[in-house]
Amino acid sequence: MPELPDVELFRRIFEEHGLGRPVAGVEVADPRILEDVEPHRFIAELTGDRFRATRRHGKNLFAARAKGGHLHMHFGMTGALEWFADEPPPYTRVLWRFREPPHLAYVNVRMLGGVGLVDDIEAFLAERRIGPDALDPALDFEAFSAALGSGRRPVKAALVDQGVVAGIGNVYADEILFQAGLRPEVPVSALDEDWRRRLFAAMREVLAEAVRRGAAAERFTERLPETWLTRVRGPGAACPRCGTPLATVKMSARTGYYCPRCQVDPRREEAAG
DNA sequence: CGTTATGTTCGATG
DNA sequence: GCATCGAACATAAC
Repeated sequence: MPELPDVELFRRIFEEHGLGRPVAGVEVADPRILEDVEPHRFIAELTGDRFRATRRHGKNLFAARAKGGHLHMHFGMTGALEWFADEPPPYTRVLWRFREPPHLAYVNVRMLGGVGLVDDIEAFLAERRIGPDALDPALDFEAFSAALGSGRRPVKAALVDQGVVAGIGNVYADEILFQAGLRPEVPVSALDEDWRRRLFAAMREVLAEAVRRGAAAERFTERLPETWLTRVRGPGAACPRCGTPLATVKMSARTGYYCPRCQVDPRREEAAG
C-alpha cells in the first residue's frame, strides 16, 4: 500500500496524534523491524522524549525528536501507521504509548520496511541516493526531465526509481502512465519534451489528487476518481475510459496494467488526445 | 501447493 | 564503469 499518498496520510496521523506529547512507553514487538539500533537503546532513547514535527520524503516518514535527531519509518509493502485506544492493531511491530490514548502503532505484516533513529535527514537521503520528493514544489520540469535521463530503460522503471523521484511505486506509476497516455515499456530515450511535460504534469496531478482525497488503507481505491486506472486495476479489468481490456506487463516481479488503446508508444503512434 | 502482493537491496548480467 | 535486470527478503491470502 504505502506509496507517497499513503505515507502522507500516515504523516498526518502522526502529526495529529503524536506531536508534543511525552512518550510514556515504547514497545518493540519484533526487533527485526529495527534499523541499526538495539531494542533497548531504541526504547531508552525515545522514552520520555517528545516529537515536535513530522516530515515526509518520498515513502519515508520522519518525526523530529525534542532531544534531537529523528525517528524514521519506512513501510515496505504492507506497513502502516495507526492510532489506537485500547488494543494495538494486529501485526503491530513497534508502538508508542503516551500518558493517555490515543497511542501510535507501526504495523507491518511482511516486515519489509523498518523503524530507526537518524541524526541527519539530508545525510540519510543522500546515502541512500534518494531523489527529490515527487511533490516537492522546488522540483520543476527541468529538474524532473534531467532526473529521468535519457537511458534505454522503460519509463516505468525510471518512475519507480527512488533516485529519480521519490514516492512512486507500482500502483501510482501505472496510474501516472495511464493519465499521461504513455505505455510503461517505452524507453525514456524515446520521450521528447512534449511527452516529458505530459508525464511531469500527470505525476503531479495524480499524486496531488490522491493526497487530497486521503487515499490510503484498505479500499483506498474507492476514494479515487472513477476515471482512474487504479479504481479497476487488476486481472480481467477493462479500461475505465474506453472499455478495452487492460493489458499487463511484468517488470521486476511486479505486474503492471495499462490500456493498450489509450496508452501509446510515441515511437509508433501519434499522440492520443 | 503454487501464485501473487502497493518495496528495497544487492549481486549478476549486458 | 555504468545501466539494467532479477532474486531474495517475510508473511498472508486466494
